[in-house]
Amino acid sequence: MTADASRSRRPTIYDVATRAGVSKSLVSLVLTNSASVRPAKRAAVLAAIQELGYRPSRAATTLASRETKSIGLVIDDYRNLWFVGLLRGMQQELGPLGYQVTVADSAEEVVAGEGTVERLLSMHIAGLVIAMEPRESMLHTPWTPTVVAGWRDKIPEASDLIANDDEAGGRLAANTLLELGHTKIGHLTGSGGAAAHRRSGFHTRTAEAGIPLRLWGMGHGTTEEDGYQAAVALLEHFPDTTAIFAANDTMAVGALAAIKARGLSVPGDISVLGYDNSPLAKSRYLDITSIDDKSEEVGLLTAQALMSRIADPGRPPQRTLVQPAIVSRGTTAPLAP
Amino acid sequence: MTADASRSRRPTIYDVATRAGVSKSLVSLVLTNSASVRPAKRAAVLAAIQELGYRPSRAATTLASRETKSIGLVIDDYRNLWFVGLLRGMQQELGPLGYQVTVADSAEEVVAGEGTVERLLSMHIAGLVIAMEPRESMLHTPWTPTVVAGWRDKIPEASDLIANDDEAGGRLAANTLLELGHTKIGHLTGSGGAAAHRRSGFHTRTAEAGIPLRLWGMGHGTTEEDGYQAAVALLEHFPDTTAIFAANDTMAVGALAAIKARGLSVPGDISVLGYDNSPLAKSRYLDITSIDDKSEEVGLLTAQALMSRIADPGRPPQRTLVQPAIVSRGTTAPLAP
DNA sequence: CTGTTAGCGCCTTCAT
DNA sequence: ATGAAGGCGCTAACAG
Repeated sequence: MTADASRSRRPTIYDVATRAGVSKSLVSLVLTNSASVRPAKRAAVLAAIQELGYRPSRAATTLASRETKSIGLVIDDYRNLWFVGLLRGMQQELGPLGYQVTVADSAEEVVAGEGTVERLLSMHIAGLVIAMEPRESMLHTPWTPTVVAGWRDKIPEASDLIANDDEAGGRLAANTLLELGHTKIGHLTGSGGAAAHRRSGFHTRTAEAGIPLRLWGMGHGTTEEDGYQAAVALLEHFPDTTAIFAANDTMAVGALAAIKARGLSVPGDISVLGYDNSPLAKSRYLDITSIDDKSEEVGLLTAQALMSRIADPGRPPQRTLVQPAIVSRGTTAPLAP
Repeated sequence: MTADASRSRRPTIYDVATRAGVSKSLVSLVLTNSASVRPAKRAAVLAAIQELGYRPSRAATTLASRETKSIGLVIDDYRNLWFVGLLRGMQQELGPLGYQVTVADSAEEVVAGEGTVERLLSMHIAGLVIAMEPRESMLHTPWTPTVVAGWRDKIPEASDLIANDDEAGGRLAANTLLELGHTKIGHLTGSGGAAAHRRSGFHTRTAEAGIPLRLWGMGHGTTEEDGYQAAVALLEHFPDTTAIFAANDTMAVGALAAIKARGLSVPGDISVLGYDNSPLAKSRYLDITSIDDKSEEVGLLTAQALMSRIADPGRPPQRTLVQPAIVSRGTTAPLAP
């Protein structure tokens, strides 16, 4: 590298132009991949860029062009791998259009939550995707097209909602267990809009079948530990439970731990059903039967909705639901006779 | 919200000044929390900001102040949760100093890898942390202080390296299994600098003990599936193996699957030892004995090294190693007599 | 293809 | 406490 470290300032477009013996405008044209640049000149500019270790300033570009090709994605916790599928789906759609996605988790901040979205908005992002239960401060984004991914309790005024149909997923879960012959079924739930819909759908279907619901975890979190605690309580009160539906895969793993702790086997004694079809459920070792929330498809549709909203900010809010599916694996089995 | 959506432009500091009936300078003072602003004026400005839905432009701020309070963190895959501890450690140190961390995974890009760091650098980040095996394009960051986290094969010229001592960790792993009485030990490794050092340390110690190493996975990846495949091959060739050390927790889970597939039990028939002490190992259900790579401490030291390098870019490259520790859990046991 | 001329939104003096 | 002026690095729109 010939990066002239003696000049302590980072090089600008002027430095490149001088070095390459061309005008600043030409450098700009090369940077934007303009076709009308002679190969020789282009090569000279590229060489100068290399030699100087030049990087265009995004700040200046943003300011001058009054737009960015980047969209922000806010999640609540990197450990909740649900967002990975969402992200891939979004990128699949946005990549070809030249957009980049910036991920920010709201737990990241010292002043938890406050600031995450502010920071994104201050970067002139072209659009915002909220993939968490929105905080108060995220509810007003008047100048930035916004789409909410996942079913939430409250969403910003003029934003679209794209989610998997958690209510249908809940019914699907109940149906799956019922068809396997289970009638003593427990459900581990938690706080948040998604869990509520899953619970509601599940309850609807079991009620139809005339089965009383054994519900645990209301108002608590949705971590593995929460799942464990809820499952322990459930099995303590109803030792004859033969099937458990957890609000997500992480909680399902907690349930597995509780079942193991009682010396019972899965699926021999108890069937376990998760939700999300996350990497966790797909694990060869865990091999958890799960409701697929189609996160990648949700990501794709989210990106499309965002593009539409960017094109026409005034368009009325849309609500799109993707149908979930069951993925049978090793943690569920027909009720033993 | 009184956000006047009729003006389609996003409001600027001028709009706020006009609305609040003050000068643009005063608004700037309020934004930077200057003390010399009368409460009444300050309130007026704050109100105007609220009413207009104003957000300062980071682009303009960056350009004008010629510095940002943000540092970039490049990882290779969001699913490798190692980075979460690193991130927390960094934030613990950087948060109080007013810095924000922007995470970017290099798999994210359509043109894999190329561009991730470019994008970060173009944002005028104050510093860069590379937490992956660096791509060619990441090796030259002449204008941005850089620190590498984790032991890697090659690192940029003038950058520091902070990592847990993988070599010592490897020895520790061997020691742990030897002390439990195991002598028929297999090791599942993979590509990359970290795995190489773990392997080397492990080998050193087992060789000392006069034990031949049963090594699998050389040149392959380090995913759960890779761990599974390597373990299957290992057990196929050496059915009498009583202990397995995996290069990371994810591979350890793969080993658990292979062991289960053979109808053997853990730790009854075979002990399994992972590395990283990731959320996976900590799982109540998986409960994997693991070498703690002290990722949070590495993050803390990484942040400190970065701050030093920002203060004095010319300082000679440092190399700091953190001592790993063993965390005993349910997948290891003394060799059955 | 080149040079010139304007800003983009904000920070920073320096006066007032 | 306020106004004016200059500049950050780049794009855009022209007139060469």
